Amino acid sequence: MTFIEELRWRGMIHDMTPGTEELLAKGMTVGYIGVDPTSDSLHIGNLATLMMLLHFQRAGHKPIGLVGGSTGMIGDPSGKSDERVLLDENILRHNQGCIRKQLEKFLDFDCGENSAVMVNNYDWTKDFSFLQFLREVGKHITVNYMMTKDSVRKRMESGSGISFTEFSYQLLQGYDFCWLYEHMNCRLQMGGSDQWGNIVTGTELIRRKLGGEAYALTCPLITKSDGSKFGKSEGGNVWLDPAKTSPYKFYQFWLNTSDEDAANYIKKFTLFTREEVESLIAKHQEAPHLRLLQKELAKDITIRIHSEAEYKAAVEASEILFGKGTTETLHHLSEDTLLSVFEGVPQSEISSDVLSSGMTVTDFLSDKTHIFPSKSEARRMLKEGGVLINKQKITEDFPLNESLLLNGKYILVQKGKKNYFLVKVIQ
RNA sequence: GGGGAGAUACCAGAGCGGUCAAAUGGGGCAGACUGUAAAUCUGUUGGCUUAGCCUUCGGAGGUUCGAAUCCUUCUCUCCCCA
Repeated sequence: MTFIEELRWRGMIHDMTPGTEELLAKGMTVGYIGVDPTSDSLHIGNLATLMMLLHFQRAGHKPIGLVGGSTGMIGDPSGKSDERVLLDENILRHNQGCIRKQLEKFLDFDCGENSAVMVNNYDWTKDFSFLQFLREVGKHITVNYMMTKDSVRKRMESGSGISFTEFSYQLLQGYDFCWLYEHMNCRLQMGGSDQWGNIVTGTELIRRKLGGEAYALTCPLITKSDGSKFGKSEGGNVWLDPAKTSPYKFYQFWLNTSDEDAANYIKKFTLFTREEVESLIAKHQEAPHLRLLQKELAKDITIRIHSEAEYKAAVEASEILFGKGTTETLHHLSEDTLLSVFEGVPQSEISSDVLSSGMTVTDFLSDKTHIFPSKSEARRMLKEGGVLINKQKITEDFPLNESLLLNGKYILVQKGKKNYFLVKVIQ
């Protein structure tokens, strides 16, 4: 199966320039995607393009991961209704380092001819003077052409306007493609469908400036069946960095996808073959309550991004939290297990004399541990039966004392079914 | 520059002298149901020492026994004309 065929059945092609398929059929092709170093971690919104690059390499082509060190300093107007905040160089440098490590999880940087390569566009733009830029890049593209881009047009119409800086963004990205074409024989740029305009500026520039032929390939934006934005959970973005989104939460995110989305995501975010995916979907439909699709999806992605061990820990934690976990089982957990299960769960500390002084449950939940922002809210939730201590539903007059302590120093508080808090009692 | 409309809780939006901590919808949170889902139903959504009290309706003053509501003024937003 060729690269394009692979992407096609997975529903990962939104648009491509004519001739792309023929180009790839001729032999090993060099292609790239760009990522924005606006944060020190990638998030699952980047996943689709990363998978595209992974398939690209698996099909025998040579992938380049470009970190947008300089483009990140400008800001891409695509999909943004307002002008962006500029980042300074130190932060960008730091972010690039972190992102590189994450890219290494997807691509093989040491497999001979088609080893993946990382580049940073800052390296070839930092010494590029403004005059040079105007002469070598700006001269080849008309403003008329630039203004027809969706990202630009939307901002022109919105009234908030667009700065010259962001307007120029497409030239900068276009020049990257041009540079890679010239220096690394790169013929193809891939990205999300929102990048189409920017990518095509690149192919245009290559044609006018170098008389060369370059290609574009985009994948559709990942959507959710209920219309809400993909990639956000209650806590905001779902990051690939375990320090920002714990492997447990990461696993849970995928486990909680709807049936419809899971069938879609499993094609896009895992490497299961077509037959495997179809059989999984068929099995899932026979017994939807077992949520086989979600489990396989969560397993595959969690292992790829984190590790087998972290996946197992996430499953174990999930079983304790959602399965048959009772007050009994909690008391039997060792401290290590307890801490690893509740890794990433908000923690707070209180001293042991406060605990033995007979404070009320409301005080405990609000003032002492800040689990609730106000006493009224704590009271309300208690009345509704939404507060659990060590997996046991409690009321406002529940007596707090040392017999509750797990491993002699922890109390597990639950706000509703899914929000856990670990209170550590210190001597 | 001239004329008009408006600013109310997380958002939208009613209320136009006491019965207003403020209708209704959305969103949020929780409960029931369930598959850790969706849909649905229920409760809740300023704070506190909670049968009560305190602080809120753009800001500052004023009228009144009593103001989200009336008056003055300031700030901001929107619309129309030039």
